[in-house]
Amino acid sequence: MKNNWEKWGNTEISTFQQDFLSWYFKNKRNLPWRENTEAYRVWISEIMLQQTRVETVIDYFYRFMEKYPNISDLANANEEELLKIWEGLGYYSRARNLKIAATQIMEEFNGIFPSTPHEISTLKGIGPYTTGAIASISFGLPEPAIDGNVQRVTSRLFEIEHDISKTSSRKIFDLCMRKIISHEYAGDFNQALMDLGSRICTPTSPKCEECPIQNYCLSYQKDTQLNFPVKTKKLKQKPLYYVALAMQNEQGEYYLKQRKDTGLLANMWTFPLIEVGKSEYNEFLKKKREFLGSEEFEDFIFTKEPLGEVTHIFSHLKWHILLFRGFEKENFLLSEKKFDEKSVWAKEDDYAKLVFPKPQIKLFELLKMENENS
DNA sequence: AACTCGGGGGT
DNA sequence: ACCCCAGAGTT
Repeated sequence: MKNNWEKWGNTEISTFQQDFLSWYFKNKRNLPWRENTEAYRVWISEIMLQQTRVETVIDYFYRFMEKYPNISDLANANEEELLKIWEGLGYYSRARNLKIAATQIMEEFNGIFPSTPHEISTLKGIGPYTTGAIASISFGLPEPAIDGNVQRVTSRLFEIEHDISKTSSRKIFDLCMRKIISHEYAGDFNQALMDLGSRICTPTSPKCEECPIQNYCLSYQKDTQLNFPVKTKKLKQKPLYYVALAMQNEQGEYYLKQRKDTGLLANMWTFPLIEVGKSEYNEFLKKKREFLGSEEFEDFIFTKEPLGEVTHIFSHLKWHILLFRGFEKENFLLSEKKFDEKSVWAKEDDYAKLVFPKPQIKLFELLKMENENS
């Protein structure tokens, strides 16, 4: 993949920074945590802003600063009172980590907020993003602060095709940012990116006609804004839970059923699959509940505990299958009985004539392993 | 790398 | 009614 930012020379970087920063200084929002750049205030605001919108944070920030004006007050905070202040913001571990980190600062840094990226990042609850934000805004260091906004803005600016949902792409954005960030106004530069990302370079309908850096933006030139950032559709597969029955007759044949002729895995053959609820499934899995058999196959006795578990991912589904083995209760030639036209007793020689989907193959393998172990 | 944590806004 | 997050810790 091509790295378009590497094509920028010093003059280009310089004019870009000028255009961008002058836009920011002219248009930046008056936010309570921007009154000064004291690390304590920047820290609290950045933690509050994680996964939370500016408008929501403002009131919380005022209340927090009133109750805990400095690091020492926070370190000595009563946890219940702290959580009360945080109430409604969500992600409550953020609040607990704030108190822990404040204690860290009191004990390990003599109550002075540490000023190097490495030291900052040792504080509980402060990850790469927040480290960069504090280092640049409070201490003027040219450190990137890469969040979803920055990834969106820079991926459009340079048509960066790296998948932002992959952890490994982070270093690409880090390199890019280190190249273009202003060393003189690092904190303002990072905040300019945040403002741009939230007010202009928005996810679904960016306001490119108002954008101060449209002249530099490859996506604007090529009208590819909505192709960026590249993100693998983490379409969540809906989980489905099944019990599979491996029923064997006197001849050693297994009972197989053919799926209906439409839909998923049409006409393919599997063990009988009984859909169960998630909680029921987990009870079987953790052996907190014994399997008591199946109404449809009441002439069989099943193992009370599963032989094992098989999972299979489709584009939109994830199957969880627990396999139980079944034997005939009485030898009265049930094996001759055909339950319906879409079922069959089959031995390995017959398998060649039947089409099995992948989950069924996995079930056969599980069964085979079990046979070898006993 | 996947999962969890919580609430709000956008569509 | 979903979808998408101004992330970080845990496993």
